[in-house]
Amino acid sequence: MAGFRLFDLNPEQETAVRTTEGPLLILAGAGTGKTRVITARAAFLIAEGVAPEQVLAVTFTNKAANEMRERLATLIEKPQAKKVTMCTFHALCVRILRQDIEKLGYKRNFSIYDEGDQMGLIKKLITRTAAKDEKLDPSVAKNLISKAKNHAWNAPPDEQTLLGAVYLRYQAELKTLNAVDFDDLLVLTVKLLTEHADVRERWQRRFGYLMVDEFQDTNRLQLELVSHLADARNNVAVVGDDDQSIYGWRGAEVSNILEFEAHFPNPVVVKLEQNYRSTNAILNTANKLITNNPRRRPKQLWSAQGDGAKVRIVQMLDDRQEAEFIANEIATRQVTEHAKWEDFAVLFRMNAQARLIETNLRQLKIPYRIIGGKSFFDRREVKDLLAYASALLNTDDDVSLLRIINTPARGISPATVERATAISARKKCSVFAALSDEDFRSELTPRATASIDAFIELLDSFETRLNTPLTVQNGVLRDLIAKVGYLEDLRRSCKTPEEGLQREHSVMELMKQFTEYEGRSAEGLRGFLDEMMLRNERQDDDDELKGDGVTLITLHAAKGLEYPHVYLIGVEEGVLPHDRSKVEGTVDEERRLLYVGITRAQTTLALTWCHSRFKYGSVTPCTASSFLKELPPEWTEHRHAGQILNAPVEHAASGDRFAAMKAMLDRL
DNA sequence: AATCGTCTGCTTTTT
DNA sequence: GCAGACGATT
Repeated sequence: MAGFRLFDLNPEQETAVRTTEGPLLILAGAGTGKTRVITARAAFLIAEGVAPEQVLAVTFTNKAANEMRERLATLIEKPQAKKVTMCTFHALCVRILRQDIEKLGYKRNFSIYDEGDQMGLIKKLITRTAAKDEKLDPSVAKNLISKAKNHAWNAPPDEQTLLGAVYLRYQAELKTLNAVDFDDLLVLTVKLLTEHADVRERWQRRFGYLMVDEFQDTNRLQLELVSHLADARNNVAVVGDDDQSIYGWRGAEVSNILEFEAHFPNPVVVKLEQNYRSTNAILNTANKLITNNPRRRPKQLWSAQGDGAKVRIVQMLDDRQEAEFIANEIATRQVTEHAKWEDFAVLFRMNAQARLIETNLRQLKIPYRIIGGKSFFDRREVKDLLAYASALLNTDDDVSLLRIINTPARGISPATVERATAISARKKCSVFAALSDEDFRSELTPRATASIDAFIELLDSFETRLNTPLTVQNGVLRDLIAKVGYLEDLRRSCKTPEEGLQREHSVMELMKQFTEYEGRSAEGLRGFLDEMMLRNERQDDDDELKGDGVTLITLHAAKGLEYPHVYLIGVEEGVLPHDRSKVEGTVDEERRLLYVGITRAQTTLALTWCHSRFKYGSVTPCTASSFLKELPPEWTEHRHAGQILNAPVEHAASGDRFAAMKAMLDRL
């Protein structure tokens, strides 16, 4: 094992790292150093003589993949680390499909549709298919289509129903658009590997050692994909925690991890239970809660860091008091405990709960940042530019074409567009091809014809430039933006100058990222677009909002993160567990959600609940969450917010209050 | 083509 | 209570 030491690993972690052959299940509880184990294991494999190209680590998010890559680079030499594949499931699928998708009847320049594109297409199909009196919610249709794909339901639903018809047409339409949605990336890759032994064997040879992160979140297709890739040597190591499975509603199958032995016989099973994050008061609270879940692999987190303070369960009059209490306390503790703002996090079940907290923090001039909300890639201007790129690279991509055909306005009216799509449907050609069609053009006014010609000319010229070898492609995109006057149009369409600046900034940001991309890759606009389409991540990593502040975050988004001081709010029946979980039979998953929330805390934790809450525009009475009864009395303490807010002034406390008040005044 | 008004319906959101 | 969607109106 030359050149590599098993730095500071505990015995279980070391076993996980040293077990290199055959199936391996690493049950990694919250805060037990799972990323460290994965990266150390990759490093160990390479130190043992495995070629770095042979190692594949699959994650769910780009963030996780990047983090691992960076960590690995600190363990082994950079050129070696670079050869290891660390990517998301979806990115891996794109790589596989870009090579061999032709075997499935798609073209290699296929476009990737995100949820917005998908919705647009489904809406179009519904209006095209529905009779006058029929109605179908597009998001219902979208969810069903996704579910069907993930369950590999080959038999389509009743074709007679509108839903069935839309379902069938959707798939056919995507294929003629030469496009795939996120689900297709997995479906088609699995199909390719199933039906084409040569391709399968090639990828099996390529990756001799597989690792899968967050295995509790894999769905059926992802499991199938892993099985296919692992088939030959079965060197598959998965890391996960069934207790943190909170994405069942998105198709994740906890059974993948619960029944791992059925999928990969005779694995070595390693349990990581030593937690490096929290106090034992916090861990024992979490441990006790989760034992109420019936289907799980028993685990007991423990820490060498001592008991710590008891977990506080604080009851409030209402959500107003809850927000006030939290803002006040954070302001005080920042001073008295010499804490930084970013040491505090407020966790909640629903985004709507953030609003009141936000207001109260703002009143006290406490800096904060909200994680979640709208994605960078959901912004209109970003979508527009990516649609331009996609339309240039894949002329069959009608969805992107239609998005930009009159953006900025260039005299192509909805009526004209409607005619073009009708022609394309009748002649079974792309909308772009329809634009040059004689039958179509004969229906137009001279004016409209001129606009159409200018548009065709525009796309043709830029397409030619893109296909010219050795061009700097981001220059092409830049010229395109200038040529169509995109920025001017963007500014004009904004209500406020602020908004205009914000949107312009997004465009600049996108271009900046493209420039960076061209610096590190030779894949050009195609590669850049792929990467962009597979990055739905929130904008918290761009430089502007990086700074400090109290974090406001949903329980889902908080998974994997940690904070010294956590406030988990709205622990009420109906909120957590959410009302809907009862009818859906997913209360266990809600319990895991609370478990995830509790285990985010490093040193202190407060759970709060209100006797009444403003909900959907009216005050509704609330009761404490039934989960609170499941917590261990010896590690928790119950309080009323009123007691704490109006606590009798003690000497120390009054000093604290005074200091906090002064600090606040200083911020003003 | 754009803007205004009213209706609805409402968790969570890795790609 | 509020956002987002859709339809009517200028």
